[in-house]
Amino acid sequence: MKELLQTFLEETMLKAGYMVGKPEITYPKESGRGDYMSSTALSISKQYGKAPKVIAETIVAEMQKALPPYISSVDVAGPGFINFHLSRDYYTSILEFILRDGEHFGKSDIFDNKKVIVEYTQPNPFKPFHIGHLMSNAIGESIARLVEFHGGQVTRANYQGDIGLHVAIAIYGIVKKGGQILGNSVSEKANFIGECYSYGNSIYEKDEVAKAEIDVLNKKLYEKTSDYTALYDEGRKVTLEAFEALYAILGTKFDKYYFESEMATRGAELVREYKDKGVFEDSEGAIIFHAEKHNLKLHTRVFLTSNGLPLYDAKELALTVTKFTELEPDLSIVTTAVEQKDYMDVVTEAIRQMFPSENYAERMEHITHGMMRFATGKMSSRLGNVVTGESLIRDAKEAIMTITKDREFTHDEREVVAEAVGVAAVKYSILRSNIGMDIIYDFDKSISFDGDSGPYLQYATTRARAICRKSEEASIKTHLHNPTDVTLPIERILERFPFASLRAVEERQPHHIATYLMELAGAFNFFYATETIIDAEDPTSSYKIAVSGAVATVLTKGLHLLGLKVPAKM
RNA sequence: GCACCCAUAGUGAAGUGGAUAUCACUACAGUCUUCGGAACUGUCAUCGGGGGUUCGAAUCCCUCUGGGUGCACCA
Repeated sequence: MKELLQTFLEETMLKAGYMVGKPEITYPKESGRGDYMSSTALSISKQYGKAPKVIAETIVAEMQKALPPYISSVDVAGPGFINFHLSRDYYTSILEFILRDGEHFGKSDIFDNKKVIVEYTQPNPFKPFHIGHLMSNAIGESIARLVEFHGGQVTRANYQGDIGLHVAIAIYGIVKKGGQILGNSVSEKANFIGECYSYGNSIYEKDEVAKAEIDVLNKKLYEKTSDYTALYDEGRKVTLEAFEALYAILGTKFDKYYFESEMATRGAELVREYKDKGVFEDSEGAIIFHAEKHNLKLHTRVFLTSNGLPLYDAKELALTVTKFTELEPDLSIVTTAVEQKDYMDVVTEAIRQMFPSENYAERMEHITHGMMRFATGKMSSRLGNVVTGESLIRDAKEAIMTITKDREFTHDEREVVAEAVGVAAVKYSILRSNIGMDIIYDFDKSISFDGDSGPYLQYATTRARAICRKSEEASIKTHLHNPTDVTLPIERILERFPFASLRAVEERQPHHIATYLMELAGAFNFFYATETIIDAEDPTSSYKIAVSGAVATVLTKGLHLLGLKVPAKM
């Protein structure tokens, strides 16, 4: 629509004697001032030495000669804004499209079958799945879905740290606690390993002897010569299984898993190879990269330690090379917390220096997210210690179980609903704001059925769906023959979904979808409360039902893009 | 010390250089009683301070203040 108007405006302006290229067309901030607006007259007034209002009036007069059918009227307002009012038929045609082809409404082909890797979550076996991983998962999954929706071929990748100092610390902790991984279920065992990690970490920090032992163990684990290979294999398996269970609940299915243990040798080789080619240098026994030589904003980093072990940086090099040679992506997106930004920039610079002709660096994109903090200090999991990703999801689910306990569900239904709604509560809290910002997580608000929450959106969706179901029972046919203006505010919002969806994917900002859905759900709920929709006596009832159906479709689609499910009823 | 990021109602957020800064929660005042568990209306912000660019700035530039993060062998 925007393009249509833009072309129309440009052509008219040419006829009126103004040559400015593509004029600006935007949505007005507030409704009631036209459906689209252009401020082009204001921006070109200086160039032509005429008052903006005069220019705008000339353009509008030229337009009036031949208005296209989708425009009902054009006028000049304020200091020279041109406001376009779209025709009733145009909005009805949008509804028609949604009802016929809802799956495709809001799509674009900006990714045009491009291969895109989205790497996210990246938890570390032997350590708990913490809240940061939950954030990365929610954001990465949503971006993957957005890119897919806009035509990309997405590979979901997860890079898990199954080697490194944290593993040595966890194993050391397990050994000190008896050398057995205790627990009856995968989840209990994973929690036990997490506790051993914390325990090991506290020793590592204060006990010099233990620190030395752990460092030796770390080296042996890298070389696969430790005495604890069986323990390592079991611990790795258990934590990975626990992660997998969580991915299933969160609604993520990875196509590709990479492990740090696979990247260690290759990373070290790459660094040595490119040291000979002059990219890396020796320093105090370690091998380092002077990134600031190429870009003053960057800093020097160690890639290989003085005892020959590859650091995260070196492993990241191997991972990048592996991803590019294996999958040949047009774009490789990695999401991590902001803390990783500076060093990822260094790694990217190293890649640029190593492969100047392959364009790897140009195809890499690093998306960072903020931290999650809790609204009040009262937030703690049932276990009484740190809030892990798993405990947060579980607590949300239980809270929803309590809220819905008086509703008519079988126990199994309630489980399914509570899981979908609990996950939505947590994920929505993450995705509702700009991903670069820290988020303040308010547990009570996140699970609330009204307000800016996932459950609210799910609830509005099930309401809209219920309308369609009820109308079938009342045998009222859905058709678009008798439009009514009471649904116009909703239709205007529906019309903007493609815009929100495009903006979200272009900026890699799922919150544009979230904000949009809130607006749509709000307008629908208002309509729902003030109008009787299903009414055999009302000739416009069919139209209202059709609008409800379109709202249900778009809400469902939008929630899907955020990675949220809509339960059949709630 | 250097680098990067952030600052918008009581709270949490949105905002593409454009007209009267939007949404949600809370609070207070009023209206109303549902197709699915309430909804609706009103009140509450000189967009951290100061300069600048522009016809026009929450948005761009500079500066100050206040927060966050990162800077050599963790990831």
